[in-house]
Order: sequence, then C-alpha cells, then structure tokens
Amino acid sequence: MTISEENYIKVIYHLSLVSPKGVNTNAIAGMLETKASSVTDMLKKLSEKDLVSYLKYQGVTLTENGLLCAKMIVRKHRLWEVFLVEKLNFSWDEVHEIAEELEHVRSEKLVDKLDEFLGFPTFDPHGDPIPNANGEIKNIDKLLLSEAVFNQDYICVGVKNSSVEFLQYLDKKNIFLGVPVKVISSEKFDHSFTINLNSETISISNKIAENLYIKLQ
Amino acid sequence: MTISEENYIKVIYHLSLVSPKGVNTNAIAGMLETKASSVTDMLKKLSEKDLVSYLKYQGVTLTENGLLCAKMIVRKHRLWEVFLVEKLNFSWDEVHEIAEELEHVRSEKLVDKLDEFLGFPTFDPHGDPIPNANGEIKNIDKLLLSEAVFNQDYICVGVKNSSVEFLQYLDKKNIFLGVPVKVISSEKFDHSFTINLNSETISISNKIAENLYIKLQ
DNA sequence: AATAATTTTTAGACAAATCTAAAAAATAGT
DNA sequence: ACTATTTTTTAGATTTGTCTAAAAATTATT
Repeated sequence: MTISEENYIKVIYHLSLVSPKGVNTNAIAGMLETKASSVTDMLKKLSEKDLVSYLKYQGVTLTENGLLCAKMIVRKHRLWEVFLVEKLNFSWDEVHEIAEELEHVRSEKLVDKLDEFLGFPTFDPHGDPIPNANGEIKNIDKLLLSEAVFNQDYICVGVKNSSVEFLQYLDKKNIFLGVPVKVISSEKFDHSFTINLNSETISISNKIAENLYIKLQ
Repeated sequence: MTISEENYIKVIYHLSLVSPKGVNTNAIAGMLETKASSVTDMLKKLSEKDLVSYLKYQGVTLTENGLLCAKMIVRKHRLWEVFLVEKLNFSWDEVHEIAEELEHVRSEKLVDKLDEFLGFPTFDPHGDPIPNANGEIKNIDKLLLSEAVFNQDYICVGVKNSSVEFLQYLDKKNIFLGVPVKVISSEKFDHSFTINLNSETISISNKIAENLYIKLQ
C-alpha cells in the first residue's frame, strides 16, 4: 500500500463512523484537499485491491480487509501521538501533524514494540481510543458537554475537534483530559454554558461545548 | 525535498566519504538499485536546487547546502536507530531498515526532542557517529581489526559493514561494541586472524577483520 | 413529472520518477 | 594514437497520482 492509498483508507474510515451506509466522493475529496475526480480514480484502484466496496454513484464502504488496514493506520497514528506527548513532552496540539507522517512507517514489529514501551495505552492524548494489535477498540460511554445533565458530576475525556486552535483554547482555559466538570446552566439566547471546572465557574460557548467529550464520574 | 531526493543526497554523502573528488553516476545507481539514466535525471534536479555541484561526465559533489541536508538525514537515521535499540529493544541487525523510513519524517523539533530523550548520544548502535543539531560530527581514532598491531589492547568500536548477515555473525561469536580485543597472530595463507576476545581465543577470517573497527584501549 | 442543481464520473493532460535503447563522451588496452 | 570498452547522457516511453473540463447520473425543486 502506498502512502496515498493509506490516506484514502484512513479518511474513508473516519467518514464511515459518521455515515456508515456509504461515504461520498466529495466528502473524501474535502478531507484530503483533492478533487472529486482524483477520488473516483483512487476508489477504483482500492476496489480492485478489495479494500473498499465501490459502486458508481453509490458511495463507498470499507471491506473487512480495508477496515483492518484502517484500524492499523489509526493504531499507529495514536500510539505515536502518545509517544510524542508522554515521552518527548510535546503538547497535544503539536502531535497530529507529526503522527500523520509516522503512521506510514511500515513495520508491524515497530508498532507492537512501541505499544509495549508505552504500556499498552488505550486512549491517545485527545481521548480517542487506540485499536489493539487485533484491531479491537475499547469504547467508553462518553457524551458531549452540550448534552450534559445540569449539576451532574462528569470528567472531561476527549475532544471531538483536535485542531490546534481548539486545543490551544482549552489550554488557555485550563481544560484538559481528566478534569472534573459540572454544567450549571445554559443560556437560551446563544446556547452558551456556565460550567464549574477546577473549582472555578466559567462560561463557554456552544461551539466549545459541542466539541468536548465528558463521561459520568 | 522529496523522499527520493533525500535518498540521493544521503547516498552521495556516503559515497563522498570514500571518493571526495566526485561521486560516479554508476556508483549512485548501484547503491539505490536504480539505473544510471535515472541518476542523471535526478542529478540535474538536485543541481538546480543547489544541493550538488554537477558537471556532465565529471561526477558529482555535495554543495554546502547539500552537505548539511545529508548530515541532517544521517542524524535522524542514527538517532532513530539508537531509539529502536535502547528504548524498544530491537537488535542491531533489525534497525537499519526501519530507520530508513523514520529518517524521512520531517520535523526538526521531533529530531531535537528525540536527541534529548536519548541523552544526546554521539554514536549509533553500529558505532557510527551521530551529527549534532549543527551537523558537527565527533570522530574517534579508529582502525580496522585487520590493521591492528599484534598484542596491543583494543576495544571494538564499530562495524564497517552493517548488513544483517554480518551483524548476526558477530552476535553468534559474541562480538559486540565495547568488547576488548587483542590480535595474537595472522595466517600468511588466507590472511585470517587469531584474536583474543572475551577471554577466549578464536579465529576470524580476513573479511571479518576488514569490517570491524577497533580503537586503542 | 419535468426541469434545475448538485454530485459523480469520464476523458484527456500533466508532473515526478522511473525505465529502455541509442548516442555521446571518457577511459583503457594494445 | 587508435580502437575497444566502459561510463554517462539523451530521447522517448511508462506509471502513479493528480488536475481540468465536459458528460452522465442522481437528487432537489417547483
């Protein structure tokens, strides 16, 4: 598999989680910053390699093969992110870009030894689950902060959006994974929220609340 | 710089150490397992980018620019090799191939943080020097075992050839870096050597002796 | 249901890196 | 010094992944 093919498979995997019935050509093109015609070409190739099921105009899904490949790429990406944060002291907003390159290094033994070195982590620095060597993923009962029940005790467990801007905003507000959160109230007008966090009461916009995952404490 | 360009620069660097006056097209083609015509094409491109000085039929040398690039690639390669051996417990015969991929990951910050994490090592698992962040290389007074003075006390400090076969041979004979060696005698007929090592006396062929670096104890 | 808008695919072109085969230059042998 | 051999370069083709522009299919709108 080429790096390009791996990137397509990975993007199709991520989009499948949102639209499991079939991923659109344009959606893939958007994520890869390429043209729809290029996507069509690649889908034909991936289809011939039995990595995706592709019917013209019908969208695309991963085959069993393709799904395993995708999970292995995601596994590598997230393990490297853990390495970068835990061992090399990178901050969580710096690691995605570097892991985009590291994920394409081809050695199963490397990934498995890295996994062991890191103590078999199950979540990456953004709270996303890390598939194990068999592709199995441990999911937790998480919800968005915007869906929280008022005055319930939660902990912050992940981010939906892992853009540099969002992560740096969270740093500024002292919001990190593991921190206890309680939603006090919400504002009718702009759907912003007043929350309790680090024994402080702060206000966050709806957009923030819709990109922060929490779970029951 | 593309991965392909980086590979050419790296190979030209290694060949330059042996033929500093100019590297042959065929030599490059041999190392990269490609055709001479492909090399010519690439040399033109690298020349336009001011990474090499290239005159038709005259061989090629690295420019100041190209030399620094080469050193940075070698730096990355060797630091990753240290990581793989020291942190992930790979054996010294497994790391070259993986490092060939890792060396192309593009992040200066990553290399420098990795360097720090490893404690700023100056030699890789095969005894080759690791350029520092400025491209400076610490060399030691090493010589080949085949050039040793009889009954002098030396230590093994490196390998000239780092093929899997040679490294596994050394493992089998319990020869590793840091081990004390003394040459007792050599055989006129086949230029093989009788050496003292790990308080054992063993015989090694000329080919082995010409690929093992030692230094005065 | 017919038309408009959107999405997707096809057809043909292009750049990067490679190849083969032939030509040109350099080197070696007598 | 003149061939013969080797090395290197050129010319033209191929593959991969991309692009643009036009055609085809699907979806939305009235």
